[in-house]
Amino acid sequence: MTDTNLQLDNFLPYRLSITSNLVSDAIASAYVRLFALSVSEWRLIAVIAEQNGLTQRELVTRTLMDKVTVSRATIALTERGLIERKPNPGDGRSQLLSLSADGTELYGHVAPLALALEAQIFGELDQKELALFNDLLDRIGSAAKQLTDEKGTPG
Amino acid sequence: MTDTNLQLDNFLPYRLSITSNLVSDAIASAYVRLFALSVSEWRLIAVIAEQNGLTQRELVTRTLMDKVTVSRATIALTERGLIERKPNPGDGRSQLLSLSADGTELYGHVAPLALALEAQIFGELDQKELALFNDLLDRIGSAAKQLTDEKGTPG
DNA sequence: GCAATAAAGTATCAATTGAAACTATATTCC
DNA sequence: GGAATATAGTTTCAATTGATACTTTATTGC
Repeated sequence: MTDTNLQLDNFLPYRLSITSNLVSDAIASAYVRLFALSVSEWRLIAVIAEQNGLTQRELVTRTLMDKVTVSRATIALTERGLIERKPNPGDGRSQLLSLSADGTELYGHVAPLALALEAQIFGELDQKELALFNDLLDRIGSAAKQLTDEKGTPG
Repeated sequence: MTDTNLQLDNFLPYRLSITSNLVSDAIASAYVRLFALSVSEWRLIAVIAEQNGLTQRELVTRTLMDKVTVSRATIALTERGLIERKPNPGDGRSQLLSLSADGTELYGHVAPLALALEAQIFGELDQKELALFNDLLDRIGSAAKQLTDEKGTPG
């Protein structure tokens, strides 16, 4: 062991990534198994359920997903009849998305499950711990973003 | 908003995933830019630096990476002359991996950078917060794992 | 000791991902 | 109002990923 010893097990970015993957995998497999929804598809449904009439562009900014991912999930959900696309009177390039009757019904089923899954994973934390965890995620995310932006700056 | 309102922005698994990606991306791009190393490659180097003479199988269990990923990273690092593979006297199917002189030198450069990156991202948290964050990650990870294992059980 | 089975590592292939190119519509500027 | 540029969304393509099949060596049971 040198003085720059890294002790990979304790390297926090690494642990964060592993934990996040464990959580994502647990949730993704539940969505697929129970509702044949990918996580991207479910995210779109959840966002549209909160506010109807969004465009794909708005979904991209809200979910931080790639626009190709949003495009594909939108197409899949439309083909499956879970969302509807209506012309956007204000802009011919985009469409306004809303949940269909089926989509609304599905959302009614999936939303409680999503919350139940969250509860099973985070349920043993008490309120204070949850608040702190959220706060820490915020601060860590900001720092990481700043780092990326700095380094990305040309010159 | 319904009573099953999900408020995606506050859905913790989602926030965890976003934060983790921000951190991973910041670190991955730094490794690639400065040392032309993928994160998998860097992880192998870090683990081998901590203990020489491991087999790929042992690397798989320690890093939780897929064995295909480990195989590919091992081949790439060997071709680049950063690690060496010696016959395993105890088992002809596997080889013992160790850092080459070049690999050791590279590790000397990268390890401080890795720690500096971690410091830039997590540095504003104090000791108590770091300890708590680690503890929370542990507990969350265990709960998620348990959930996956339960559901994965046949029958 | 030799079949039958297991394990380490690699190769193959199909699915997922996102960058870049593309189409269609909007906006800007003269 | 028309050329030049920008933006919303889709398509294409190349890279990454991991499941599966495969090769080689170990182990097990007879």
